[in-house]
Amino acid sequence: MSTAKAAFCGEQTVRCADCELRRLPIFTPLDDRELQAIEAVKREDRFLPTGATIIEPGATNAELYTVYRGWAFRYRILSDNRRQILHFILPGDLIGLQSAMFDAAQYGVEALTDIHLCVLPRRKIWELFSVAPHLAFDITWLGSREESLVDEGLLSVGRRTADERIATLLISLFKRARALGLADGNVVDLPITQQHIADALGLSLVHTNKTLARLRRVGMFARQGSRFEMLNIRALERLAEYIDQDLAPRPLI
Amino acid sequence: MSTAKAAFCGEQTVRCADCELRRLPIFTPLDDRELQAIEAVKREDRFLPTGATIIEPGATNAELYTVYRGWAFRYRILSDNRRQILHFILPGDLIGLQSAMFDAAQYGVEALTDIHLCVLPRRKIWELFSVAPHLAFDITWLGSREESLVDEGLLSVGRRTADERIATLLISLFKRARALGLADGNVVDLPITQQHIADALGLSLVHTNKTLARLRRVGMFARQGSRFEMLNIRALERLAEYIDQDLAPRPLI
DNA sequence: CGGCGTGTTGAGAGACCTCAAGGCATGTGG
DNA sequence: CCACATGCCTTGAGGTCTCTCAACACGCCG
Repeated sequence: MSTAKAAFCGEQTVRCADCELRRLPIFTPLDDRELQAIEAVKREDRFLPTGATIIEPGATNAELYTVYRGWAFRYRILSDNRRQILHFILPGDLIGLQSAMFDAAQYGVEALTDIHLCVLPRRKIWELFSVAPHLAFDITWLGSREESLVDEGLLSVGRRTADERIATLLISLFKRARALGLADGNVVDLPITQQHIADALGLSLVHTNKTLARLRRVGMFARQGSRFEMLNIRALERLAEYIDQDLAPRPLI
Repeated sequence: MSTAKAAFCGEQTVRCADCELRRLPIFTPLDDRELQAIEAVKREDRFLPTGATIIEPGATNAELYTVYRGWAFRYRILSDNRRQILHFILPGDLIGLQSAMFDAAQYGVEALTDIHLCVLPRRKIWELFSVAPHLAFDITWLGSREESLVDEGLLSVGRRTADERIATLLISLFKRARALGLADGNVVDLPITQQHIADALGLSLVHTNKTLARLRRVGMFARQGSRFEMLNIRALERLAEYIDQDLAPRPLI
């Protein structure tokens, strides 16, 4: 697992204080004491290639990670390989909070791109709670935000039409990426296939394809490979009943 | 709101140390110091009648609650009243963690029965994190467990057939209730209508009714009003690919 | 070159939905 | 005590959204 990831972004370890993410306005600033507390807990970095398994379903000793760079997704599967993507994971997001709390992970996490993770060793989480309550609060906050993403997904899959689901997902990913400085105007690189979209929205691959084609024909967006250009954000937001909540500043552990 | 709830279970305030829930084996015991920490934060009790709004969608100052007695559910709605139930809430569950973390609640919570809540005032949550890290950890744990319930719901709605969804929901509610001592052998009282089941599973009322009828005819379960008797738990578990996770001991705040 | 992953499109099938009507129990007011 | 309204459950009929099966195009890569 450490052989295939050779030339990936230099694999440079970054000190928390120098973390580029922290400069983004969506992240709330930490004071020096808090930064020290994090650095004391988080020493190791981990680099994984596209498609790598970050958390294996059923894993019993997964660590807690913060994504420094790259995309991933969390999912559950049934025995006959039906797969449901629970949410997509972007830089600044936590990975593995549930599995850090429980004995075994009920889910899996897989990298969508080459990915750079910061590791918070499982056994140090409790230490963090007792020594740095502010950070503990932030972890809880991030857990709640993740649940909110899953809530939104459940609302989509349970009660929205295929068009509305697609619109909701595109808008949500676009705005999350843009807030991280990953968008260029109305253009984002979404490193996902139609199969991922289908698995996230509870649709079949074929129907996802046809729905995407229809929305594209109507001028909602354009696409070349993984490059998505949002052409009619208003219309997408209306379809999705989108509520801006991803813009709220949030903690970064 | 305090007039209609007259003769409801005497409305006796209970001290945490005397809490009946704590005697159940599924809850991890707390030591005296932790009990004191909770009692210091949680003084108020609240009693609400069936159908009451516990958290209004969009509410900005909701408190954090622990359910002492009664059932509820958490949901999201779209502007045209399509409603998705996110999960059901039983005694020992937390209500309002997300809305305690964020400015506004993205969801609503409604009582399914007369309900007895223990209130953790919103403004004391931070105090709890700084003074009682063990309890802070437990809150995070409970948040993760709630997310796990939503995950399971999303998997159901996204990837399971109607029969499998019904089986999953019935098994899950039955086992959760039984672990709380709310079942009598294979019989539980589920205070929900078919509309609730439909809204939780992303199905229409009519199709929910027909699917329930089919499973009943096949001998999976029997029903009289809200009284459900599980007749073939094995078959239900097989349909649901049920994994026992609700039996793990958990904290009670 | 052939294999593979991804995207596209057509045709037919089926799961699920909407509309509609009626039954049964409970509660309320005359 | 009856009339009536209300909430929940049930069933039938027909429509449609979404699925499965199938085939093909395209680029990439060994």
